[in-house]
Amino acid sequence: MKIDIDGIQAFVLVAELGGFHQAAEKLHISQTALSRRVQKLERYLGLKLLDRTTRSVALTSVGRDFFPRALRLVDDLSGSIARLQDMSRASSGDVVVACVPTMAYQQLPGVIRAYAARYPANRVRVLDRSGVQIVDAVRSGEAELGIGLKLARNPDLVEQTILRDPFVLYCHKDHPASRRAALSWKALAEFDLIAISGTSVNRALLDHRLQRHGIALRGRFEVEHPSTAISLVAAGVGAAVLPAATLLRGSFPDVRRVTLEHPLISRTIVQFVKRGVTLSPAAEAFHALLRRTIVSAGAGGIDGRRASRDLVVSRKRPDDRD
Amino acid sequence: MKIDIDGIQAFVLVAELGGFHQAAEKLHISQTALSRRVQKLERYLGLKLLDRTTRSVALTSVGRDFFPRALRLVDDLSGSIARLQDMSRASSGDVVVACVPTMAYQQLPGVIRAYAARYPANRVRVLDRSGVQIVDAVRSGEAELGIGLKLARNPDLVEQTILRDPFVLYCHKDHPASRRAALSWKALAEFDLIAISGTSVNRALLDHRLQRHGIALRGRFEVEHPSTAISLVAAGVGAAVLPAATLLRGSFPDVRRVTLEHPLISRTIVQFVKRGVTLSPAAEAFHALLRRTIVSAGAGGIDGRRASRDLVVSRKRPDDRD
DNA sequence: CTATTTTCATGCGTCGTGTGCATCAATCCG
DNA sequence: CGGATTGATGCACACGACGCATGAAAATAG
Repeated sequence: MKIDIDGIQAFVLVAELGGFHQAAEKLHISQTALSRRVQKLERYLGLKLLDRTTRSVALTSVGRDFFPRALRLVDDLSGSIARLQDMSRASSGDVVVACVPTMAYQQLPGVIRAYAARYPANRVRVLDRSGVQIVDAVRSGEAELGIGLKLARNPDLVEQTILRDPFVLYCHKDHPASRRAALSWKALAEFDLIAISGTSVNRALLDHRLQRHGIALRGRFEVEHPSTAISLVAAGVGAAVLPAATLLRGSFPDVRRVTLEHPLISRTIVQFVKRGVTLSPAAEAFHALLRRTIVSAGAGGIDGRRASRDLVVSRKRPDDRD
Repeated sequence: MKIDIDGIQAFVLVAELGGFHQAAEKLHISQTALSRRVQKLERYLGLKLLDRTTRSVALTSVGRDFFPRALRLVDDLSGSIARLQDMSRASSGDVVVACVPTMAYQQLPGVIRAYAARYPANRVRVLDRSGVQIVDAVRSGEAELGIGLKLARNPDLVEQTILRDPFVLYCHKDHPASRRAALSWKALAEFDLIAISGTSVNRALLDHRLQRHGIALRGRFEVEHPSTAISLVAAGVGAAVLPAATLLRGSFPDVRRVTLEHPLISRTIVQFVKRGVTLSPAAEAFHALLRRTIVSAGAGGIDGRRASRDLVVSRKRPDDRD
């Protein structure tokens, strides 16, 4: 019932090299051992595969029949094995990351660029979805890594903070607030604010936090997507309270960022994986890279690289479903 | 450098059955051993293939990747092995037999019929060639078995007599010789004989043997092929000296066979194989069957069965290149 | 909420099997 | 005819795989 792959490999090598000695050398075993391997295989099969005179070796008709198949088997096998070992050694393979759109469009491209530079053979697939869908994707195994807002305690996920993204005020450089280094939330009352509509998770989070401090934001304008809000800000319509990471440095020269304090409110971006699952080497490498990259970039977010800027301006439907 | 097929099989089974216990049972080993096999494979690959909680087993992403390939490998392997074992157990496989035309058309069909009945799955290929080509075919391995005239001592072939085919006189039932049970060669002088042309190996053999007894055959008519000679005999033209096996019993009702003696001269048909080579089980079975069949049929040859008769009358170019 | 059962991992002693060394038998070559 | 090469065999040994007993963790039952 037991398959003798050593015997088959031995047979193949002897047949290929036309002798036990050469084959034994190639396998780094003694001729004795090799001889017995073939004997064992033949005994097991009940067939003679090789006709051996004391001087030379020749395939029997059965052996001739078996040889090509045996060769393919051995090759397939060692090929697959080699590929797997390589996968482990070089952290190669494919990665699927589920990510909220904001991050996917603004922070992630830089990380992916670094990852691609380091692991040129690896492919990365990004699922840009909304928060719950990301969790589902990770839970189901569709994605190995998830990136999104810090969630309610989730026992079957293991999360790790990669970014604390403070809510700030974005305003035009001519806006009165632009001269201030920081503002308190209360002070916002005097400005016309552009608000994100209540369906946004960001907005919900913000309201919830502010509520604990007895503060309620009132928007004069309301839009659905942060990028729309930014556009309005750039046009001088008003100021907008948004996560800092919404705007990549440099993309809107006329827009200024003003810190909002008392209290400092941040949304926390985390990466998470399913508890108990082992990441593929490729995903593991991505995970590590993401952690290091974001941490070193600090809470202000990564600088917008050209790649990410391009992505941002070409966005078809920028939204904040996270 | 060593491939761990047991580990792969273990992995496949655990993944298929979703647990170590079930898999261990199926492999008839303890759960302990199975557990260690998978561990060893993983250590060897440097990868985790299975995420095992103490309660259940799940594939890692790498494992999911590897599983289909592993499955195919194991299946291919055990499939090939099984086929080979079957080949040995059931003497299955293909046979190539090189055979002189006379035998191929007259004696062999019966043997093949018996062989086909006994080994329904096996295919038989007959190379009907002349004497030297048969030897070459066996030498080169193109055919495993050769059937032909006994040859000059051939050190690299092993031969075995399967038929002694005496030269006899074939004559029409109205021919004066037909009433005799036997004739001496000398007595032939008084008859008009149909001779086979000198290029025939049979004729050469015959002349050579007769020469030692100071006898020379003189033909009034000369043809090239035995079957033509038979036709002439049937037409009452004359009598012909031919190997007994040339005519299958019953195919020419009006033709009689008369034994020729003083001396009895036979050609010897042998089957031979290359020295030192191991026959495939299929060929081995054919070899054994051929020996038993012919021996039991005796020197007179096998009765013509319908199959062989049909073959004979439909022959496009009956000759005696043997 | 504890007890039981199930499931996978681990420590340990044992046995099997594959291995190498030395040697033999047969063939090739000078 | 003798040395060299090639594959097979006898023998002793050691590594490794195995099973048993046990442990840890988690699902299930009462």
